[in-house]
Amino acid sequence: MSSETPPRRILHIDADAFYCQVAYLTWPEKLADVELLLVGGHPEKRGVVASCSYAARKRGVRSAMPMAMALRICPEAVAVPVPWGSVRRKSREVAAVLGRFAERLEMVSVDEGYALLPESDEPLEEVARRIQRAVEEETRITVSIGGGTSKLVAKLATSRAKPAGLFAVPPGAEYDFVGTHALGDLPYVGPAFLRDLEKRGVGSIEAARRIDLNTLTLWLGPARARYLWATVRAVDRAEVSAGDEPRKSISSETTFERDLVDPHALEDALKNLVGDVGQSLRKIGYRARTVTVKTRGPDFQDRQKNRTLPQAVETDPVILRAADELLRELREARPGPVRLLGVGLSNLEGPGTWEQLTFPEIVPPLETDEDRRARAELGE
DNA sequence: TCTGGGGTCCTAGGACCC
DNA sequence: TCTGGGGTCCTAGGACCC
Repeated sequence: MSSETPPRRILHIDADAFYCQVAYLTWPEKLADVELLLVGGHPEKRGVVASCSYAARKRGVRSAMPMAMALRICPEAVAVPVPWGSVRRKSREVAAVLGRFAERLEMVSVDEGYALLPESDEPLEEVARRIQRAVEEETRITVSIGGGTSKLVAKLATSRAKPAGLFAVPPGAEYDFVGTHALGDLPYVGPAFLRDLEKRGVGSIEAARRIDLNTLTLWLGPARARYLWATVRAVDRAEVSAGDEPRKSISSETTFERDLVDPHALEDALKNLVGDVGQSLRKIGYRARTVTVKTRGPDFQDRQKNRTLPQAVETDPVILRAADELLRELREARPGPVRLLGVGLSNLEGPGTWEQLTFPEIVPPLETDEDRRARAELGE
């Protein structure tokens, strides 16, 4: 067998406390001597921590923790909002550097991505080190890098590398490397998944390896079973994608400073949300067939209703008509205070796919070309 | 302490069709 | 007369990721 393909060379690159680093770069004077830094929402507006400095982590602050709680733990900490503009700019700068080294680059969020490297004799650690230096010199952002023959192994390696470190798993060592982790360290194995496994006596990767695929399928359903069976064995054939996947949904939601009951206030909020999603939809040149409205009560119970329209639409008034109806139905089923309101669009159709799906001579159109040309946004 | 916002994917039941 | 099975679409809810 001379044609055996060489092992893939994949890096997982993850910026350390990215929003924090960007905040320091954005407000250098203000934050010069600040060690305890919290970046996120306003504590009095029910905000949460998006990122915090390592000093704050040592004190017990975690991301997604309510900002009010973080400030109680660290009263002397400085809290700043997420500098979204700088975050996006820095993210593009980092990606541009990574792109020079990668055969393919898949950014999975603003601060994290996978790079498929071209074939080479250079050890993976050395490429990773060169990338790390280049990123820091050119963008002032420090990243941690994990390397291996799959995305799974590269990602797990990154957590061994943090902060600002490198960790590469050599080909052939994947099975043992994965075996050194806890089940909950595996991607997509969250609290609910862990509970399901633990109640069946599976509390470790070692234990999970002893359960055959059929049993796992009965326990967990086909998707999670296949995923777990493969992952505990370090089997991951997922490709580093070029990142040109089409969008599947667009949504906007808002948590109110104080819970709302007033129907007019809710109606205003709904209009704003429809304006947001409508604008995003048109910006990418898509149309949507399904409209979803979601509410969250003070008890944190989410309710949603959605409706699929006969045609894909793009104008605010048409979206709003559906959203209004859905909100009314949600309120009838469950009156009372609303903590969060959200609007989502799905069943998206890209340019060129909608003409053949509509039959204006049979089904009356929900929007006319005049509506679309007028852009028919709210408030006009 | 009191819990954000933007996504993707999966499951399950029911309707409907063949 | 009583009973199939498969496929697709829609809807609601939930898990998980960053």
